[in-house]
Amino acid sequence: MDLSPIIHNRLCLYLRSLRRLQEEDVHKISSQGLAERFQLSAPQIRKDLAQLGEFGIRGVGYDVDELTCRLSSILRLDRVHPVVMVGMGNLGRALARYLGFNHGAFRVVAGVDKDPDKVGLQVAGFQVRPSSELKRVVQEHDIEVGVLTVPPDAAQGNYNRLVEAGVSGVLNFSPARVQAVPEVPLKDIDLRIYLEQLAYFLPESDSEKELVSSAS
Amino acid sequence: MDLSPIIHNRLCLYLRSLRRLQEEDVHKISSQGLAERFQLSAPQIRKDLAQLGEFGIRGVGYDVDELTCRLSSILRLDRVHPVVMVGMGNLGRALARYLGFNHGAFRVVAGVDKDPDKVGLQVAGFQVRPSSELKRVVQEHDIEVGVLTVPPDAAQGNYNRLVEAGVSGVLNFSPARVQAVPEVPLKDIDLRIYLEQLAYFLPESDSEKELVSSAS
DNA sequence: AGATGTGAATGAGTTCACAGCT
DNA sequence: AGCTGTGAACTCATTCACATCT
Repeated sequence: MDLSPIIHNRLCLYLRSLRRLQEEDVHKISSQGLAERFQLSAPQIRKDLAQLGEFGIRGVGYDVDELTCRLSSILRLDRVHPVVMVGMGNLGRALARYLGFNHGAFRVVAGVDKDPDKVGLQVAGFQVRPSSELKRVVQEHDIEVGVLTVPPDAAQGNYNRLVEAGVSGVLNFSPARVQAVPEVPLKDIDLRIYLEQLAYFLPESDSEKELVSSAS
Repeated sequence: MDLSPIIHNRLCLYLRSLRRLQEEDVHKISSQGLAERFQLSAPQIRKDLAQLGEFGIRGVGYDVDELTCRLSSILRLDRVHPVVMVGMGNLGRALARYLGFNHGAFRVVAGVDKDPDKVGLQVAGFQVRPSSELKRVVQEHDIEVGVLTVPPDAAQGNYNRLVEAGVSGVLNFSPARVQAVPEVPLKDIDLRIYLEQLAYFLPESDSEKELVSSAS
């Protein structure tokens, strides 16, 4: 089975919604109910889910727990994936805390930094190790995912080192283009895009506003 | 003119590519050239750009500087948008630095925090102010955008305060659903989805791997 | 010649309506 | 009766091929 990114994304949304329902002790839900509750499209939910198998009960709806299980499994979110942060600056430290809370599917178990001043710092339950020990760290913890939060010019080198160390996937938060090998998928995240998206909905700029240098 | 999000997104990409070309002192580029250089689709570039006006010169291509200008203007990225960070924890501090570098279109000029220990800290060129002064801060700096990097339960309250203070748009990095008013668009960013997207490409989990608690 | 701008063809994704279970 | 699962209709997006302009 192969999920298009667009469907995959929706399934993640459904899963989150279902988990919210679990917390509220809701055990059965119809596509209609899900749609209204979380502003989704009922026919689309049915189509997406039907594509993966017959999870629903006609006349009743879906079993929240069962569907959560099945989706978790399909999305590979039913097991813990150990994560290492590469680069323990502010962003690295922030994400180490922030990303750990994905219903336990990811656990940031280690972090490395080149800067000796950062080595030894206690962050989100682990101690920062020197970059030189990356490979050992990955092997010690069976780490599957590396998260790059290093300066742009260090991104490629650290991607390579992560590949070498044996991770299966890399998330890159530094705004640098990194060349990836097919065996270790790389996902680039450019946080600037969100501001850019928002900018489009900002009011027309006054002529008195400051111009940006490069646009003149 | 109204841009679909999908096209808007591509235009942002084109703009970034063009800026790279500017740095390399390239002054003319064909849709073909852009496509090859940045792994885009040439007919799509032409279609997207043609929709906005006739920017190209037949037989030659596009003028890099002119196109950069036109796109910057269309995307409202030709003027400085002052930004305030709400919540100066690790994520707030990291983003204050990170988001400032959007070719100058956004400038993080202020930050507030509820915690008295954080007030007064020097971050990315400004001094953290107490949350109670949010409105004054927004007015002092003509701030257009607020970025929420507060704990989930504080998100809604701070969105409301940002609206009250007079910003035109809000970016929410906290994993909480916030109810927005139409006049002040809210963009939710859930960084967890990136890990989830990556998880799907990770190898089938071994049966010996630890299960996540909620998926049992 | 050579590259743009564009209508026409194709393909992907979404919605609809209803047949088929429970 | 009620809700799922699904083929058919529709809408939106992408690609193609070529007429058009420099």
